Amino acid sequence: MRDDRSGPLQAAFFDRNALEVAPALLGKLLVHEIDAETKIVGRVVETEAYTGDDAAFHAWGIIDGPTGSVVPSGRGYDLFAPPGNAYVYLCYGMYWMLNVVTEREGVAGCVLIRAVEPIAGINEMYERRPTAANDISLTDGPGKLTMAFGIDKDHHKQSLCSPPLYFAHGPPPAEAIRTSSRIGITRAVDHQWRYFLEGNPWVSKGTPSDVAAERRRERHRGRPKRRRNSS
DNA sequence: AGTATGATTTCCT
DNA sequence: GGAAATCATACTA
Repeated sequence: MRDDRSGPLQAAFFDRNALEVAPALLGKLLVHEIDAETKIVGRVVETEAYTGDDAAFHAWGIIDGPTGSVVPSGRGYDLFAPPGNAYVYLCYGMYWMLNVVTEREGVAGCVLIRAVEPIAGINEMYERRPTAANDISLTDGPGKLTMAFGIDKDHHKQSLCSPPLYFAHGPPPAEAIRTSSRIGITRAVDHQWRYFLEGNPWVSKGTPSDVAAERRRERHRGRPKRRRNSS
């Protein structure tokens, strides 16, 4: 069976560990076919992996395995869905985050799409992001790219292996793949599970969480002890 | 240029 | 009640 490089990436691509899928997605194209005339395309330049062995994961604490029962509660339950499904959730009450579910159905895992480089439909992206000052700020962050692409709750649990929203093959990236700690989390900050294309201007500007945690410790060093639990 | 803060909703303890 | 996989704006220097 030949690999059709012109169509959407199929479920088999996502049917493995998030730590493999996350770097493999770099250089792939995120495509949203809004309607017959409108197609928004971006090149993936930054991803993060989230796995079952991960305290920062939304599925953390949900029982996983053939003998244990999976308790279907909370948003994390949707991370046990089939590979290639979308996991879209609201972050800080305002911004939609786009994730692709990885691993076979029944095993939780996902990859967060953190930044893309605009390839097509740039005018449509500006319409959806009126505050963007330039092409870079259009899609250089996970909340920014979902705004630019018009991705929200309606895409949650939908398949990303067929239109309207899907990934496609692209040219192999010329940039080197680099890793770091993930951004914006407070648990499992030492996992180097963020992947990005070195030097690409669309990579988000956030501080990796291990660096942020170190800076916090530095700032609080020598200060009087924080009073806690004064209910 | 770097740092701080408000917005706003869902989930968890 | 508080934190959360963020972003835009208003500060300070």
